[in-house]
Amino acid sequence: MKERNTKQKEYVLTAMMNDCDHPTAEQVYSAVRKYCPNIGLGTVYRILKQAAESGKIREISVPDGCDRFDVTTKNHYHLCCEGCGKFTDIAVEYDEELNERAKALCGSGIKDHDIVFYWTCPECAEGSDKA
Amino acid sequence: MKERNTKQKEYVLTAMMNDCDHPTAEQVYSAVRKYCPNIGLGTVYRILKQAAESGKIREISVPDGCDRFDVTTKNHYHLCCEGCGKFTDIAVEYDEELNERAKALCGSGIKDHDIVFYWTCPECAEGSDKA
DNA sequence: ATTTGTGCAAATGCTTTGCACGATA
DNA sequence: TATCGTGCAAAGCATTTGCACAAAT
Repeated sequence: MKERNTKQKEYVLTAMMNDCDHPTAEQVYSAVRKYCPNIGLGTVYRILKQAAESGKIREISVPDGCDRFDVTTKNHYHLCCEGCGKFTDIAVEYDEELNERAKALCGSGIKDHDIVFYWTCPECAEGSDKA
Repeated sequence: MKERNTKQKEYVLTAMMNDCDHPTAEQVYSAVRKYCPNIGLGTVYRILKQAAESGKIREISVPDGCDRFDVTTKNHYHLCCEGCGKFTDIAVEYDEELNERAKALCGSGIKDHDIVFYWTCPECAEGSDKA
């Protein structure tokens, strides 16, 4: 089974690189349709899934919403608003030592970690003040 | 709107307390059915959702699988196998300083954080050796 | 020419919801 | 008795999949 290069794959991965804002499959689909109007949503899902499995991108699950995808250029952490669910990057530096602490407990199988910080974003904080 | 106490609610929350292994709604449903055979899956979802919103438990989303629920007794981190998706607690101590680092960047809205460590569990590591 | 990828639409699986009935306060 | 919660089944939504056809090697 050798993997083939198709324009659909190129479009989808390019869209991922340019739009760093944790898009959903549906958002990638919309973006790619500008250049490739006949692409199917199923194809977008297939390509994203495959890219996630090979480590090119990462799949992020969020409660009360559909999955999001993120280019894995470097290790970084995320910020999630408890009000609106908005998902963004946060510039807290990657802490390699956490992996060491985990390895000390669970062995060398440990590869990586993600951190999600929870907050109430300014817009939501304002909204709940008024309510 | 006052909230009522029902035996369904009691059974579901008791099951959550006793079974600390991040059950899915379906697993809670099975457990509760032993004591309350006529309970509906929809009811289990309603109770879990409600408890998650009031902060009694936490909802955890995992790629390639249904949501899981976790009693939030104390802050702790998780371990997720990239092979089988199994989700467990890990005893790495909670790092309050990470919240401070995040607050320095994004303000006092930061409340908390989760860490998920990724690994390949021993069973999966063995499996891929043979394959 | 062979084999993998795509588009489409139907299927799947988890979760939510509407409604009539039962339970709680 | 007045509401709220429940059970059931149907609906909803994101995601996956089967299949015939198109594209890549």
